Amino acid sequence: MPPTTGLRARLRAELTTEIKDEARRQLAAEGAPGLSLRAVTRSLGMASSAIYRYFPSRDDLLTALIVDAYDAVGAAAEEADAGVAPDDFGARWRAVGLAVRAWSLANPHEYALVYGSPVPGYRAPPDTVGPASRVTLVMARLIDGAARAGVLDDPPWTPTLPPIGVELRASVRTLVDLAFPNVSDEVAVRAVAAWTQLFGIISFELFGHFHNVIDEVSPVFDRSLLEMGRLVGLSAPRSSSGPTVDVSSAGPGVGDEVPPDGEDEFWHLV
Amino acid sequence: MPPTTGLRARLRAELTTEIKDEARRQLAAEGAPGLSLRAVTRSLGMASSAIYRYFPSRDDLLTALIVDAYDAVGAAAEEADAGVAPDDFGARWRAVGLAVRAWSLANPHEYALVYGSPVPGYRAPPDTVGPASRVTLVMARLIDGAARAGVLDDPPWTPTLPPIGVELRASVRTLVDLAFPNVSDEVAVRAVAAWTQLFGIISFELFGHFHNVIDEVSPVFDRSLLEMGRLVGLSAPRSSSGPTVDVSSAGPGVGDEVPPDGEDEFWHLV
DNA sequence: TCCTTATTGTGATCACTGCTCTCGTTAGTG
DNA sequence: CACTAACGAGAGCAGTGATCACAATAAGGA
Repeated sequence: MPPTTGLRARLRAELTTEIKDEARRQLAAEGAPGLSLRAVTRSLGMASSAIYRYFPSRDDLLTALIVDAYDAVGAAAEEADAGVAPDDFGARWRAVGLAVRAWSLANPHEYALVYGSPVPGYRAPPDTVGPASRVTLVMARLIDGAARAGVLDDPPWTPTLPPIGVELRASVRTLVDLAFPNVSDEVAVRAVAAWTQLFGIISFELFGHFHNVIDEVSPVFDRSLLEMGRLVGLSAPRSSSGPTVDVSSAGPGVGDEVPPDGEDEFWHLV
Repeated sequence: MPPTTGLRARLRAELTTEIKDEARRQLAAEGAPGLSLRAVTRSLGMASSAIYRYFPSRDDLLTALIVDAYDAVGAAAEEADAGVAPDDFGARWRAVGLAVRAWSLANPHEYALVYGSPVPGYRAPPDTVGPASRVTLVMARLIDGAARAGVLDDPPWTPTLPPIGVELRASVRTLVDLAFPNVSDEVAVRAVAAWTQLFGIISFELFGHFHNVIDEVSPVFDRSLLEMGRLVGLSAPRSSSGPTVDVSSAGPGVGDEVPPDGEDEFWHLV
């Protein structure tokens, strides 16, 4: 009995992945603007026009690479999240953040492809939104899970801020309904801030905006991850493991000078 | 004595700005990848080779546009900062943030040029670092100024976080020395977080990552501006000039030809 | 088994790009 | 006035994305 995938379909699938692999190689070497269809076909030993049998245009090839990149970073985030104790929400948040940054540093051009400037006139097909939201959903699920578990601290300093207005409530309505059913509007907007901060600092690092400002980003990233987690109400990780740890090993007493004003209160504002 | 600016130099300066203006027009219409030297010369009625008398390569023209963009957003930030009472640091922070977002929404392609994915292999000339740091310096000066004035609140929840380690202190050393002489390391790293959050949320909005997540970003942006200001110790603005930014000019940009698909966005990624 | 059909690879070709070169022309300077 | 450096124009090169007609071939129905 012949398999449902004939010989032609198998060859087509193989060549498709081969094209994508070669394209990804060129992407990593030259970046998105340097991705040339003709160079891909040249490397694969085929005619320059043959590639259009598999990808109708350059944008379609880029779309495939975008979907793969979203899937890759999403898988990295999910895997990191699954590798930590499920009830240690602070550690999960940190692990996801570190994983996203690690993937981004390892695949800078693919990161730029999905989180950098979009190609003008390029219309994202609907099949990109699924992979695109994987890493977002990981973070949202973990924050909302902490809230449902009742271990999400009340948002600090909230009483010192003006109450949330109707416009803001309307803006985050779909977000709250979709991903944050157990979370207040206040925490939801803070989650957006933490989410965008994460990618903001990664983009700045990758795109060179830290030159002459910060040389070693790892400690700063780890710390702001902690701060952002604290912002949304996540407590510090119980178990911290990772490439740039050292936060729990503050025993030597070197780094633990008293804060400038010697505050010993817990929250002196709330 | 002949004037230092002869007739030839004057014509050269005029044509240079004319080229840049036309290039900026094409940039706003088609984006950076669609910027064509030949199209620019065509619009100006000159030979295609003549433009190389003024800009040795396409990258040099882009560099000029980058410098101008940095200067424009820097000037917008400085102007907004100067338009608020100097001792109302919360209002200054908010004004600067709103101004940066307003400029970005009004000039999306120029924003993408400077804060989006950099051109691979493109090395920023040293004359870009000056304009590039204008908006950063505005924010740093205002935070440090609040600290020097003694009105910067102590960082909230600091005692609940592990103390700052030696690595983190070393990472922000140059930053603290350079821009935050009156601020603790704790606040300095929070300033970095707030800074990157600001551009992270703007990038997400402009690059389409809020689709199906947040429809009206203005209230969320304003709120997270408040949260980030609070994070670094700035108190809420005493005078708030307006609840939301004016986004009337935020639509399809300036040179808004209708895209072939009848879409309402100028670029479509995710 | 045969024959039709759809799919695939190929080379030619088009319009376009950034960029270089040469060749007259002209403004600025001694 | 003469000379040099800057300038504009045109031809040309190598490369690009994309389209086309044409030949070869696998797939599937009669």
